[in-house]
Amino acid sequence: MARRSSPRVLAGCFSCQARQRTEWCVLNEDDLKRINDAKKSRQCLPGEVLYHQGDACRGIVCIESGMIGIRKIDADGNSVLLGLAYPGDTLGYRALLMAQGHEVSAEVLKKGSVCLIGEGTVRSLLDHNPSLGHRFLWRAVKDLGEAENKFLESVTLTVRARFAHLLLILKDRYATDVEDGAISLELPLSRQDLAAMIGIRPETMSRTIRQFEDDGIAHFSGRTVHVPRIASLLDEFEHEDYL
Amino acid sequence: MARRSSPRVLAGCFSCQARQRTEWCVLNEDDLKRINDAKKSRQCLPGEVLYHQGDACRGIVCIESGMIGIRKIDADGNSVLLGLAYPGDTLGYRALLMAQGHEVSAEVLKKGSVCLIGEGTVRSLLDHNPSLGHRFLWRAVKDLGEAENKFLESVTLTVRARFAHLLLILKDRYATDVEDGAISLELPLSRQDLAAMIGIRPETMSRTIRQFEDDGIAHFSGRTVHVPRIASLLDEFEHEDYL
DNA sequence: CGGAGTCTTTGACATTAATCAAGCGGCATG
DNA sequence: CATGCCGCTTGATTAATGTCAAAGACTCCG
Repeated sequence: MARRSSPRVLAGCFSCQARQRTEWCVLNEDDLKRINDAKKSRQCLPGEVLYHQGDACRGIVCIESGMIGIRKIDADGNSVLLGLAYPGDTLGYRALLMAQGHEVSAEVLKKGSVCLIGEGTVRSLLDHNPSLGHRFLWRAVKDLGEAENKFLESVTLTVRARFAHLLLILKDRYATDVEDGAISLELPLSRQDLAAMIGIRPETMSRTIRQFEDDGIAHFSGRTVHVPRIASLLDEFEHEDYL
Repeated sequence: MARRSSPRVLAGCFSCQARQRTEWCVLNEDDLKRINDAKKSRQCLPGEVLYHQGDACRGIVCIESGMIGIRKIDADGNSVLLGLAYPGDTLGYRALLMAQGHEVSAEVLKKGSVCLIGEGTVRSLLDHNPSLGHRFLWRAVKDLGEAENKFLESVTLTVRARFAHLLLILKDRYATDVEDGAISLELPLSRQDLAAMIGIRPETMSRTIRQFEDDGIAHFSGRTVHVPRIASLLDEFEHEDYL
């Protein structure tokens, strides 16, 4: 794609804004060049699937911009959104390390661009670059903690509490307007996807939103949410019931 | 502890049966000696807690023999058993890597002995021994996959199906008598702990066991379980409902 | 052997969330 | 403009699981 004619200096990875936040920030210039030469960048649109659960792993994916949803589907077709991935996140490293097929699907939720880096390149970088391995280890350990928390919550908390927690998490990234104890959120997700994130049915999501409206905890208008008192979300999340 | 008077050859880690299955199997003789010198071995009895959720991490734990339960408790006191750990497993590496307190507790379920290895020793080994890091990375990735599966199951499957799956998993380790399609299991867990493993209440566990009895799927007598047809467990697990 | 304490079972009941079914509204397409 | 699809909401109903309470069984210990 006629990249050479680009007026930018040092194309690709060298100028990638997202790289600072990736596992790749530990690479030296030589290694960075190797990745830059090996990577294939491309645009992706909402709905597109980067890889399906069960696919063989042919490399990893770096998100340069946009948003990706990590989805897992069981034998009966039930699907949950395990997480969201943002610029700087690296996907598919698990399948690569385990040398087996992907256990999850990666689906584009917001248009952007991603880079594909082939299996061989990653493996060889990992082999002679211990600190890269450490970064991935750190990342895996963090993801593991979050996954265990989700399991714990799913079996102990009510839907209300889980939804309140989800909003609190999304707040950190999507709060548009913060003042005093009130916030506004511009959610990047449909109701269906919100439901899939806490493992409930769309109908139940709809009713829970209604409850929050009725109780004055939050006001929903399309994908915009206004929360007059953040503390009320915390109450729902923590004080499941206070004796 | 008068170790020098022991008649055994090359004490400790060198002769540890469990080591072959641990992350430490990649160590060379020098590094092994470092661990061996630094470690502290000790006996532990059921009920004892090796570390509590929230404790600072002072090192990692290697299981030489016995069985350890990994437990997580939320603010309301609900507790789930996230997993079981066996000889050869290394615990606490997550808190060490994240440089933060333990997110789970480790509780002795069957008497045995464990070795404690101080934080500094582990860190220094990790720093100059890339393949050790790779082993831990591999391990974290495997645990992550299992944790995500548990979340998915907890929100999509019924208690019956989850319990059937649990029995299928325990089978691999505790099947005592296998013939044709029938098995006997000698479970290492109380009903309470079985319940905690799939995130349900003891009462529900009791009722589910009763259902399995009534349906002829399994017969329970104390901690012994007899399953006349393994296939029936698979049916419960997979064909939640077949249209 | 007795007794305390814990684990387990059972029953009655309350509550939660899934299911089934219908209707509404937007949005893209012919 | 009409049509149809898809996502969202709502209601009625059902099924699953938690809660509370009580009684039985087992174990450990004096």
